[in-house]
Amino acid sequence: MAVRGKEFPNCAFRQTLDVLEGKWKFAIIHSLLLHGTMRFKTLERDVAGITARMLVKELKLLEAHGIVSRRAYATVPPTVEYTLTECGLSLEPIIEAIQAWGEKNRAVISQA
Amino acid sequence: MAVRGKEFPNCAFRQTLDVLEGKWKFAIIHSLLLHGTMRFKTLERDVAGITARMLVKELKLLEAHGIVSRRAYATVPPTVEYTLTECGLSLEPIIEAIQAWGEKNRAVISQA
DNA sequence: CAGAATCCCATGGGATACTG
DNA sequence: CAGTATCCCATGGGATTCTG
Repeated sequence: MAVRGKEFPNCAFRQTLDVLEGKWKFAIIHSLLLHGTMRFKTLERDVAGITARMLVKELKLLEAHGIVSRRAYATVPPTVEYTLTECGLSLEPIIEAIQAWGEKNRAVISQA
Repeated sequence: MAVRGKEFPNCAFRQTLDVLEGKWKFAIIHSLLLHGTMRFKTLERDVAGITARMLVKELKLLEAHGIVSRRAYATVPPTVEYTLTECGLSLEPIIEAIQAWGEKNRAVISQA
């Protein structure tokens, strides 16, 4: 939906949703906010339910948007670490708000 | 992904994401927060790009989750109004946070 | 371990036409 | 106006296998 940016040039809200779009990005960012720098496998384990394939894809998108940064080490076996950029860290208020709402409304949403 | 609630019973964060999941829910709630009670057609016009079909579907889900309430009047042509419930209104901090982030990072995300 | 490569299915979601 | 009903396609996303 990169097109949308052209259709509605100044809608910062919708553009943000495009960056965070999809099933996993909030969860990935949430995990990185909690744990700081993380290896690929650690992330995969922490983001419950995600597959390696999707994690790769989502991380690439987040990296392209400047939300996370990737650093690879030439070890055997390979080590790759992911970290939130400054821009990514600035998403914390959003994640916090979601977390807070979830805790207050646990009863409400659990029945759904 | 209603199943996830069973797999990870106490993950309020992920449950919240399930409620807000999909391409349109944030935008719909955003619009309702700005304008208060809205008619179907008004919502359709305000949520840029959405089709009536999707708007119906998303509103039903939001209603099922207790986020919005629907009131129909027996007029000709019919009038149907949608309003955020108290629970829905309590999502405002999340929407605000997204909006705020979007405005601060307009430059960053516009290039993507 | 960190992916890339395939395969494949479900469904999200658009377009269009119709109705009370 | 506020939907419902079809049709149909794109792609999101899971499972599995392979490699440096």
